[in-house]
Amino acid sequence: MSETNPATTAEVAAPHRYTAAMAADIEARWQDHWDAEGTYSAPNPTGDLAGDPRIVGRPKKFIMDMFPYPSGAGLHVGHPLGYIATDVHARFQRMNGHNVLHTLGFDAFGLPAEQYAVQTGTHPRVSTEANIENMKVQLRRLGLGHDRRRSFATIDPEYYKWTQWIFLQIFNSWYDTEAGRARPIDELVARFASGERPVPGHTRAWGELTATERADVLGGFRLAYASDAPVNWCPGLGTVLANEEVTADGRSERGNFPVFKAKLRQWNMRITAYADRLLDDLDALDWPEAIKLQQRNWIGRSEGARVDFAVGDERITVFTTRPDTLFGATYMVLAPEHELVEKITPAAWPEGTHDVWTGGHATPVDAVSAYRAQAASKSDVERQAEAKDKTGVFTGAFAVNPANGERVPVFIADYVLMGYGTGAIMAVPAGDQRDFEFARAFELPITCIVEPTDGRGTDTADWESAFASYEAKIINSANDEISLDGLPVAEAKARVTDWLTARGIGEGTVNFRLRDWLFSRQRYWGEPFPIVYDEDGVAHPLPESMLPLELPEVEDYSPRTFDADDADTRPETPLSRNEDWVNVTLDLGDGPRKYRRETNTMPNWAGSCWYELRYLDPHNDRRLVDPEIERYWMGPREGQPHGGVDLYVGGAEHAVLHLLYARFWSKVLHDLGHISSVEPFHKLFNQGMIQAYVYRDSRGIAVPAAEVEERDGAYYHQGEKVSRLLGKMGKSLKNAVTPDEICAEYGADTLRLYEMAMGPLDVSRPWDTRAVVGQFRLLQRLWRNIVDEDSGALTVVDTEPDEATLRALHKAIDGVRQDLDGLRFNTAIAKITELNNHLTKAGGPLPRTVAEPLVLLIAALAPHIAEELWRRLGHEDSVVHQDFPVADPRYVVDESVTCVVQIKGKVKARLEVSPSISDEELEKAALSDEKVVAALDGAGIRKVIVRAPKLVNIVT
RNA sequence: GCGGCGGUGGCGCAAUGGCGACGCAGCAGACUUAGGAUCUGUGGCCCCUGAUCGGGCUUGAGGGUUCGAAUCCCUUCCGCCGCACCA
Repeated sequence: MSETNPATTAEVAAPHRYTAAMAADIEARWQDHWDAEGTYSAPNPTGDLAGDPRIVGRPKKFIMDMFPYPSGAGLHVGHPLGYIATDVHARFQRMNGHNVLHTLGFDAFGLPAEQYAVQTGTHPRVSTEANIENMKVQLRRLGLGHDRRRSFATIDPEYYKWTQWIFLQIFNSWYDTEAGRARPIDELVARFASGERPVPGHTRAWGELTATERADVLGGFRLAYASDAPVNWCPGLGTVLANEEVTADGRSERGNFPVFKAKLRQWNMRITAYADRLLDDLDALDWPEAIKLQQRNWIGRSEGARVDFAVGDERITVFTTRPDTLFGATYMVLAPEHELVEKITPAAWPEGTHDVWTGGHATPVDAVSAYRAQAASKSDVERQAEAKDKTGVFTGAFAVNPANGERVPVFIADYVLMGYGTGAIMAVPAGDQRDFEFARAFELPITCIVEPTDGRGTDTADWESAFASYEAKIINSANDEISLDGLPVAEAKARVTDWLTARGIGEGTVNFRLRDWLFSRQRYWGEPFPIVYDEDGVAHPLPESMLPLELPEVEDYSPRTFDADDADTRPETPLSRNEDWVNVTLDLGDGPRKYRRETNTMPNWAGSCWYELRYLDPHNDRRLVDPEIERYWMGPREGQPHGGVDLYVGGAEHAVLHLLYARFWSKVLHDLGHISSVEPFHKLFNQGMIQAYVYRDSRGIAVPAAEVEERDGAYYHQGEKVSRLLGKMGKSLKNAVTPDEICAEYGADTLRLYEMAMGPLDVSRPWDTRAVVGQFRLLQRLWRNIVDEDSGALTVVDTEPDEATLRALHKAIDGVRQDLDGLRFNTAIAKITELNNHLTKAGGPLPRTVAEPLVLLIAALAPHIAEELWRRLGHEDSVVHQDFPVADPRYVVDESVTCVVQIKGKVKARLEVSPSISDEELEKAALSDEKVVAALDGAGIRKVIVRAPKLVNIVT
């Protein structure tokens, strides 16, 4: 693999052949030239990057990749797939008269960098910056046309100054549900102060509240707020995590450690305020349906009703999507952590309490605390694993079903989750499978309130499962005021909701699965919060003048991790070890006072939530981004009502993390008037993965893929037979192929072509190093069609091309243009190959009027060789800014078309005919063709179908 | 379990109702001291033939619509990706 391929080394016989050595020379030369000339600089309408009036008046395209995380392992050939694709598309758009913004930064805060630093004993800043430098070298070798002036890393203080600034904007705002948008918190304070709006939770006026009380009230409104709600605590990582970072089976997405629920004071972002808008605005986005669907599922909007059940003097509010089944609610369930549990649990079991309800405990208090303790010690993994067996315990309390006045027992059970709805349900065992299972386990009554349509009877004693149907009719559901009997589900829902509303014991409501975003982490390597606490514990934002709040240089930056299974542990923030940094005296406008700094750091998503905006105006130290610049590149316009990046390419794994968070921040910044765009990314495209074969020996251990030999369809490593499976590419599987080695063997242009030719961009496919040579041959033939391999002289001539060549050329232009526009790079390359093969076969020197458009056709895909040939063809200007060729429609349609003559659908003959031939003429020509006559052999013709000019089908 | 996407030569794939694109591998030849370079040709399977010519079958499987289906419809199998005690 690493041996030099003689195919690509210089040949004595042809000193000017396109070889790896020549490619390396050409590529290095033009990369230097582009950097020196600023070829890929995209001018802004104003500011320090303004300039080049030739370009600035053009329509714009903002074409972006999901920026990379600079890992220590470096790149393998899978990483740059998306970067090459956006680069080709960006170059194509540039050749179509657009001012194209295309650059790449680095997402460099976060766990892996920290872990790498701990392992290697280097400071994360040192190792991360070294990794970035290494990655920059690897990427530059690929000839990506990035505007380097706009690149940055999220760890640069000049960048995270603005990440912190945005945090403060979010902290200092609240969501005005009437206006449906965020507003500065000062406006809310003014309303409280004037009495226009009552202060929730207090009877005293705003002016009479203490600073702590005011802070608590405002904390209930701020879009960034600290709260004590249960969070996902991951002892194995030593940090808390967002819901989005916990897998379905209750483990950390990174590291795969168990996650426990723990009550900890943590920072949150009130993303739930935006649930509706995050859902609705998806419609106008040009995103893959699969990703939209995932976001919709994650937001999880469901319509239903809230219903109050009385329990003594208390009220339990439940959320249900099936208020129509209210009459069938025969018991209730609270989540174990529900705050009403203590209040309603009596001292003793009611008379005649069923043994299975008590869990064998002497009192309800014992039973409840035992069950709660057991639930808390269980990780979500265990809870999931035991999902089939319904567990729970009776609280000893009864509620009243408001529909039929019946006393129904109240249970706690872990199949009801505190984090969804109100953390309490009315249980309708006849209509819900979970409730049915619980009812059977605890011998609870099951009242049939929906008429079964599947043949079963209405006696639920015979049932083996719940009957959950939206098609059936309601029965057994009437009281003195209302009857749902005979109604279909939808109507019954509406009627019962009206009744509940009129009685003041419920209302129609919309519930979301989405929960607020847990925003603090117990790590060193992240943005510090620009927050300090006074001696009363009240949080104060730092003024903008104190930003950036830089990470302190510390000796010990390692996270405090714990036994992964120990739920009783609690996190410790690395920054808290640094007393000098934590305890400060600051003047926040009321004289110098003592404060303690917040010691949590932001999650690694923070930096990627808004980076597209900073590309626009990367050096602005007075504003996040200049409004005029933002409007030019990102503003709403025809077909893009919410504005946003024109094309955003990246992996599908960010469907609900980065993409949801970034949308949220974008909307807040828009609401507060900082940006004109409402959505960050108008068009999203998910590239597939480059897979690689993994070879394992008999013990299942991966062996180096490069050392495996194939014999008769089997695979061998050092004589031992090994198995082959398709998997990911990576160091641990010993199958990584680096772009560096492919560049060394063939050059960057070949690598770019191969990655684009492998298949459609959105499909995953296996890497095959052997096949790369095919694209190298294309470039060799292209080169040979224009340059003499022996003398190095240009071979193009000034004669006119023949008709067939003109048609081949213009058909290719037409097809390649459409394919590059539609991101179908694989078929674009096939069409260029086809044209080049035609020219090779035709032989003879190439007319200049063919050679030049040929070079322009491939310029976006293989920019170095195109730039070199363009220069050799005598042009001083870079090929980068040439116009993409336009097909002449006269030559796109063939002068003669091959018409297929079928007999009973089988092709029997081909005729060369004019594209404008009439049906009659074509039929006559077909029927008189000698092959057709022979094939018919006198058989009677029943019918002739003519589709001029392409087809005649004769039915006998 | 629910939802989404997809099955085409040895391999990656092209073709959205009408000719199996393009590339790799393979085979044959040319140039060569040599070939893993380069160039030319070939290009799935079966039948017929001494060889041509010719004929038939092929897009996971089965059925349907149509003059004609990889493409549209129904049934079914397999693979990948989401979601999953969400009330």
